Amino acid sequence: MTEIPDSYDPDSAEQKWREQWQEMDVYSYEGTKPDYVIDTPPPYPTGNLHIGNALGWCYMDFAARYHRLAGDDVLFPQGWDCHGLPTEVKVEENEDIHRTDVPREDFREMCIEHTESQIDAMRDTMQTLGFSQDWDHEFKTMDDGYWGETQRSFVRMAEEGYVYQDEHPVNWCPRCETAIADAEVETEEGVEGTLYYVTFEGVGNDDIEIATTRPELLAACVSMAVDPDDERYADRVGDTFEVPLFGHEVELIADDDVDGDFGTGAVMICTFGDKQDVDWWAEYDLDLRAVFTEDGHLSEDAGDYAGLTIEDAKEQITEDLHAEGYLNKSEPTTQNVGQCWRCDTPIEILSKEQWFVKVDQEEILDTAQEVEWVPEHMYDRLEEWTEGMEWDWVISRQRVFATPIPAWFCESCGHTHIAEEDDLPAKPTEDGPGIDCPECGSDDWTGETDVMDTWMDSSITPLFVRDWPQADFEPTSLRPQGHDIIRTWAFYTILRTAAIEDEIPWEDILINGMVFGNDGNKMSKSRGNFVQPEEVVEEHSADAFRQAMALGGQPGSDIQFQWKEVTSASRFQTKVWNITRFAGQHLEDDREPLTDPAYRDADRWILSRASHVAAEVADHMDEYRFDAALRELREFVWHDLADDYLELIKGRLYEGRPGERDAARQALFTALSASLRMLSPFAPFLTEEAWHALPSTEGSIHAAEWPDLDMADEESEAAGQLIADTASTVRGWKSEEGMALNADLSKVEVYPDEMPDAAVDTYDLSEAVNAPVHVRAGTPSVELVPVDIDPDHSTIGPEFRDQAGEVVAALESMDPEVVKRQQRLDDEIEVDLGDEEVVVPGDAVDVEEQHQAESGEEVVVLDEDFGTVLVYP
RNA sequence: GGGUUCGUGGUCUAGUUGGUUAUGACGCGGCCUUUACAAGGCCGAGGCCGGCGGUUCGAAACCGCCCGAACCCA
Repeated sequence: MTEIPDSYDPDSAEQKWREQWQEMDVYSYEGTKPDYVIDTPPPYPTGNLHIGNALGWCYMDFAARYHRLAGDDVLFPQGWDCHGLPTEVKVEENEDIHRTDVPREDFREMCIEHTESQIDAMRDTMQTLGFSQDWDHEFKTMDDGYWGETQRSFVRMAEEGYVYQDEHPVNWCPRCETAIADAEVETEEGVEGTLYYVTFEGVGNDDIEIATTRPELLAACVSMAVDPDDERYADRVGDTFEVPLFGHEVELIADDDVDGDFGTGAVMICTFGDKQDVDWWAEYDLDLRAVFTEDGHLSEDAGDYAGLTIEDAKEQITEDLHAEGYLNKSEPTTQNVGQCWRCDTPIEILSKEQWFVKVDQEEILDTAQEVEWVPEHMYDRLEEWTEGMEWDWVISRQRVFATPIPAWFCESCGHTHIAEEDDLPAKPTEDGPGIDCPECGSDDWTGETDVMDTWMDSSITPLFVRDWPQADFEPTSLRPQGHDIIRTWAFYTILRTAAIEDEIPWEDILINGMVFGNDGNKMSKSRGNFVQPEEVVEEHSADAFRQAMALGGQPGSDIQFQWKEVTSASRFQTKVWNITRFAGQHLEDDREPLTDPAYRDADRWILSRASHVAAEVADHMDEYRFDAALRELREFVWHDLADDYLELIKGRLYEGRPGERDAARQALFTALSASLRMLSPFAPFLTEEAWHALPSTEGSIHAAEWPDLDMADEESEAAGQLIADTASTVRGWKSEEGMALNADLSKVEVYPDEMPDAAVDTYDLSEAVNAPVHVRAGTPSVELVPVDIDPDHSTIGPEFRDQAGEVVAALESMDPEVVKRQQRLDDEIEVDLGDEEVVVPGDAVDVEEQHQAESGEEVVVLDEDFGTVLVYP
């Protein structure tokens, strides 16, 4: 007998195991080549692991722990995507400096220091929640060892022609003063603006009126356009006009993309107002008039307006247009504006010398199709985004805290030199390339000051965790990812792995949904529906939080955080603990497994059920259906194991002969031990504590194996199910009658609808219901009165096809007594359909009968799904 | 405007290829201290499965339209 504490205290247990797991190496992968590798997405170190992150990490942890149990050598690393603009901004704020106030290296150091503290906070939360990363394989993209590999990937892609440098219009954030990629531009809808109607004077012909929301771009106007089918302008195409205030001349062109319903039907083309302008500019080989500077002012090319901010220029130019008589009218309008996703500043399109990565749509989609998307439809999002890509990926950024682009420019001949792989990691702003210019022999180099987009770092994680390039690349097993970043993270990672290794990055990509507050809205502090994972742990436990995440919905769908799920999980934990405590009272510390236990039907039943459950739960886990897996486990543990099985074997455990008692003990141990192991991915703390409390277990449950039960046995399971159902029926009846559950009864008779093939063993059942139990074939010897007819649609449907409805209706209108008699005597029923008679097989109809006690012995008749139970009080 | 997903008791959720009485949880009402467990057990009420139409002998499921919600994109 083993003493196990009365109650489970999650606070102390979780604290204890958190510490001990750090000492043990159950989560570290030691082999030469792992079987199951998670390409953990490195989060941006915001300092706060919120509940939405936690959902994704729960999924990873379920998968990691399951695969360890299943015998895989699992690599579950944790990385941090450190570089980026928000950190620079934060450090500038904290230190009250501008990044140019201090040397580049010093500023970088400040960023690193800030990032480290942010990481510490998030790592703490991860450990609080019991995530089983292998911390020996932690990586930070700001470490030389990492960003050196980012540079290597850059160098290789440059060699393959994927990376190139060119002048091309790019999205530009005037506040951050850097280029940004399409994915970093967010469209703000319904922004209020003004539509101005402006006259352009004709050069040697009539004037024309255009409509624009951006008069500040007049200086950049290089052409005008109308719809070729627009009759108003049919004979004007090719005419020349003078740009108001600025005086340069532009020509009117015709293009299908002009919306004739907008404004006057005529628009100006500027370099650049939007992407449409870029298209026209390229298509018609127009001039380039760049009037915006990198910091959002007007340039020298804007004449008198040079130096004004974009906003001031708009105001000034409008005023002047009005004063000069060019402005005819203005009206309010709403428009969609592209904004920087980090600072919401409206983006501009500037033509700049930048570094690009070629977007090969076909290659990306071919690769993406080879990845298993869970759920499948998430692939569509990637496809839609990829097919809509218009520009190559601009990867250069004019910032500091990021991976340097390893390139130098020769001051004497202009040659660009990209670093050799052997020279990485390279800091071109500090060191030279170590060679003379291969073109002109000069050693007068200028290092590239541009750095790389952070996605360049985070899109090589599958390569990095696979020890590329030392090891030949093999796809990782799993990438978990939120559906909001498919177009960025998933997209870039697929692009890069395809480009560098011509491979898929991962075999499976599991997309997790968003977590909403319990009012169904996005979590936000202002709505008051915001929940921090730590709060849940404090209130209940990490295990309960994890279960709530698993049960919130099937992976892929958005889930609502529900406190009630956490409550329900806590109750389940209490139940598991109590079962363990009960088992501890009956299991010897030094119990030896029996070689040939004298199992009874109840034992064979629970073992057979456990075998089925282990197989089904494994299937669910393989398919990432964590909700279904945990649901099935709870059902089994709570109802089969606790409610039914434990009750059935109490007789043997307390008063049985040693052989029978020991068989029950063995089956109990087997079923409980299997249950704990299967639950351990979801509730690692509770199951570890219970595992250690349970006699004859060794080591950590997380180093144990998935149950290998080969005890499925349909016959015994049917017999056992009958026993369990009967016990449950009698228990329910006693409760309803207000009787003590251990009250003695004179006799119980069971008449199953389907008699099990094997003889039913009633020993345990008798003990459980406190009465002799007889299982009998046939129908009870109490008076039965047919009262209703219930045709079986699944038999009648296929047999009578389009007549089925008629047959069912006729059957239901028949006298139940007549039907019953025919069924009993002939095993078939003649049904009169009015114009013809058909014969229905006897088993296609259930005649519902009510039991009416005969005079004499008092009997209670309980009708159940599985048969009829007669209770003689 | 385009794409994707989703509408199931008061709330959240399951429902694999169509087939008897639609799953579970939370909440609600009632009863019960029993040799693991009152943080428990047992019982009960509560659903025209968003609406309409179609396919079918039979639809929560399949098809069409409509209404509503969410996300992504333009």
